[in-house]
Amino acid sequence: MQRDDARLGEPAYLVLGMIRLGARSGYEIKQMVEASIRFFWTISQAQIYPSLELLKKRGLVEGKSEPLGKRRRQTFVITAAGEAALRDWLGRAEPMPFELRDIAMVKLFFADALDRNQADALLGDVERRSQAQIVTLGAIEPAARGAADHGNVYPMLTLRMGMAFHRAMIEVCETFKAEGDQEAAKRGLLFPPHRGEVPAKPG
Amino acid sequence: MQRDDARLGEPAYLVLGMIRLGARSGYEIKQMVEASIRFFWTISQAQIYPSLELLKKRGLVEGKSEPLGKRRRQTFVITAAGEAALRDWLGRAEPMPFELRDIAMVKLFFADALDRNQADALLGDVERRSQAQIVTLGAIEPAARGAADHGNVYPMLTLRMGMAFHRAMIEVCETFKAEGDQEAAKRGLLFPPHRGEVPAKPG
DNA sequence: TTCGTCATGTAAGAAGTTACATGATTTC
DNA sequence: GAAATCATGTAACTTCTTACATGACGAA
Repeated sequence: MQRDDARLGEPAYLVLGMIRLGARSGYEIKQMVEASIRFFWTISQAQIYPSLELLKKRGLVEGKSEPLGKRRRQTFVITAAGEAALRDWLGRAEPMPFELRDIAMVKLFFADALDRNQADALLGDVERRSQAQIVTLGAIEPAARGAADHGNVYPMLTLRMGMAFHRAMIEVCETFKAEGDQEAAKRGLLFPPHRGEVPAKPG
Repeated sequence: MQRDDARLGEPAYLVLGMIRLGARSGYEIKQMVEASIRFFWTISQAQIYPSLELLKKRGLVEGKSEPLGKRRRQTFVITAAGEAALRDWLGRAEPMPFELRDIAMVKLFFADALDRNQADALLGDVERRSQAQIVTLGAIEPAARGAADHGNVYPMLTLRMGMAFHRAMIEVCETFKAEGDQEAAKRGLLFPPHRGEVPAKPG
């Protein structure tokens, strides 16, 4: 008997999970990922369609042709076996190493090579980026709330995590800037090197 | 004249930055990455050695053979051109999209597919993982402090960011658990489903 | 009629990891 | 004398992205 149950990869589970949450076509899956978990994981079209084929072959989803007009479309629903496979994956005790991949943090790490102004600018970029992310995440909150009303409360949790940790990053940026100004003041520069709107308020 | 200055990739800049911070051999670079920025970026040996060759060819680092006993070793120092190239990269206005890649968050996102106990366990895993990361990061704090004493204060900043956002994640986990218990209580379960040490304290 | 969106698919290439290969030195 | 660490290098593989190709539909 040929073993056809070599472990699925992460993209396939992501696709499976999205179908469970109601995404029907490959196109909808992509959209749903962009509107939700994109913050923690991405997937490209070139991964989605082969994943769907694989899931169908394994009987974890059922697909049927459901064109809109003459526009071809294949829609999918999760099967009982699919639900089981998803639960198995979710419950599997496997290492989940936390690994971020953020080039901005790498640049910040090396920022001592820059002069004061450029380093400040970089820090500002990072801070604004987090502010922008919070706005983006705020925009998807209604969708998460909607999911919660239908019994899926965990999307709301991951959304909050995203927001919380950008808030945390902003706070660290602010603290760091304030400390820098203090240092400068201590070194005898009564007015810290010009940086936009930060006045030298007395303690 | 042949253009040999096609943009360097991120691994090469990472290597360059680490040499600037005092890493001498390929081996030391790997170690230094693991002991510092690993939290935000990783690099494998198979990337380091070719990067070093490239940097040498471009005149951004200088290498010389400096064996320890009979154990061969090549040590590197950054050149003026290397410093300039690093600063150019750091200061370059280029998009730095924030993209995390954390399978644990994906699992949590889909956790509504699990039963209560399993979902709780997953949430617990995520929380403990962050606690462990904080410990790991705490261990590298002395090194960051040392770097700060030598005029490199930004490693300390990125370290703090790592800690801050794991603290934020832990907080969100705790809040979510507390809310879950409240919900359960509201639904008439005076004692929330058994979860270790969480007593049903009156408000 | 042109642009944006819905919809699917793949080929080529870039990027990254794992595993192996080699060999010296230090520590237990 | 075995195991861990120092040190360098690469081949094979996996994974992922980018870019292209195709075509229908709706709105401006």
